Amino acid sequence: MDTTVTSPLARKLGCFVALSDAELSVLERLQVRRRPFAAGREIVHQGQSDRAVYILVSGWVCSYKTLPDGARQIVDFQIPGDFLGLRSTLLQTSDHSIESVTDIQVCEVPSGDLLAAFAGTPRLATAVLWAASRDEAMVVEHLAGLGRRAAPQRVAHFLLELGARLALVGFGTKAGYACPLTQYLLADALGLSAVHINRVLRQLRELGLVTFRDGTVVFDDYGGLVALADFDPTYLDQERPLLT
Amino acid sequence: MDTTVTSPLARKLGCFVALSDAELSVLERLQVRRRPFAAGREIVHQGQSDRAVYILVSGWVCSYKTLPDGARQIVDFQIPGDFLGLRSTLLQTSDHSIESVTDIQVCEVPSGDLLAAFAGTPRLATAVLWAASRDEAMVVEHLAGLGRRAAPQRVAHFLLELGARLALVGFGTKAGYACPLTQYLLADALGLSAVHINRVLRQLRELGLVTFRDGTVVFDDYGGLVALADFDPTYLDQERPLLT
DNA sequence: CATCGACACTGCCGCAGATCAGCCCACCGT
DNA sequence: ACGGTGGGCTGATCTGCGGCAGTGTCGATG
Repeated sequence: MDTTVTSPLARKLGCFVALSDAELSVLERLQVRRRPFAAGREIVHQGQSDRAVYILVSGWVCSYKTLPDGARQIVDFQIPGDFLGLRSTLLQTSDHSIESVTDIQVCEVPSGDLLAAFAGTPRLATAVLWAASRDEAMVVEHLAGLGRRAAPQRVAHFLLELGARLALVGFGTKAGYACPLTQYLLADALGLSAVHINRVLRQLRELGLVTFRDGTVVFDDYGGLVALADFDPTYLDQERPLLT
Repeated sequence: MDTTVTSPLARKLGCFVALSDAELSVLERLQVRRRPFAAGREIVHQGQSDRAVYILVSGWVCSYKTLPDGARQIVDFQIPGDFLGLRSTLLQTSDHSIESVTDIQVCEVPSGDLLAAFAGTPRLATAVLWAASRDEAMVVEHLAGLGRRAAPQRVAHFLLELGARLALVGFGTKAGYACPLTQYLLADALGLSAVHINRVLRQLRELGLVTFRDGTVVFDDYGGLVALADFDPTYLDQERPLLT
């Protein structure tokens, strides 16, 4: 593998499919047209139809659904190297909204360019489809958490999952990571109230497991947290690449 | 459209993409190798790797996740015309289990045959990918329900969604449908206890909205139920076909 | 400097929903 | 006729979590 891997996307896909220099350069060329958004901006609105895909280069984003009664459920957060709106391109309208959490940089990729890249470099297509399947697996895992995990397990599992995802793109370790999320965002994602999130975080901190504070997550006792959350990261990572 | 549409899958896809007789016959030829399973059989086990896709022809199936602590979260139910394990074929291992709810008939389609059919009839590929995106949208909607809807809304929404899906394949109307699910299965899907499901069902029945009894769902007041659940079916159906 | 808004944090109370325990009925197999 | 089983139904009790209301802190802005 190339030692000068630049984009988080290339780093992530490289864990699933060993990419040649030629494939890597196709991937990098997709990401030339950069575009910034300020924090808190709505990138895609629920119900809007959309013919382009975005690749998140830097910053954090959340995709969420607004229920008719006004309540908000965050479906997932996206971090550098993730696609935005990949699925919505097939449906005529997006079933969810996407909003920047921090200031971000995205690359807008017209669906046509993406399909052309797939046609020319099929291994890249496999890698991207793998990433899409992984995203769906995360949503399913999230669903199981909302339905069947108690609040502390749910929070712990969420923080661990984010940590594992960030580690894969080089933004975190088993020691911890920088996390720009507010407790309100956590609440909207985990189906709890912000107040209760606060209580649970304190509890986890007092147990000496994790410290979520000042935009930083510190794993005080990684093993203990994994045990509490029953965290099994096999759905996020591959022990061996899919294609070598 | 052909008047002698046979399989539920063809009927469903026909709502999204107008299929020619030639495309329909390709679709029907995929479904020749039928295979029965008895009720309560595990078709795919969580963690198992799998190189074939199934198309459900008759009967009901559920896909679920078992958490390490033994709790079960049903991700979705599949009804005739739905794919089983379409996503898992890309991941090396399935992240969920699949089990028959009733006696069923499935068609086992080797991934190779499916891909060949896609290559020969690209409109079919589009239709199937559309169906996959719709499945994912249902999971997202389900996620929002678990996170943000109270028990009565959740149950009502679930029954309405099932009704709309069944109507699309000809197994139900706005009046009601046959539903082989037990209250235990509902509980595992909706993140509630079976006891509480029972109470909520009674409540909805006493309000004159739905009657869930003896394997049958009767919509006593469809409009009222829609209002209670804030049900918006646009994510399930298209007002106009994607390709004509 | 005062003010204001965003975010974190806390105690108290009420409620939705879990858990426990038990009953009824229909359908089995012997 | 019998017990066993699986599903539906119910009441009593307990509890996790949300709602509310209020405090504290920091950073931005006049």
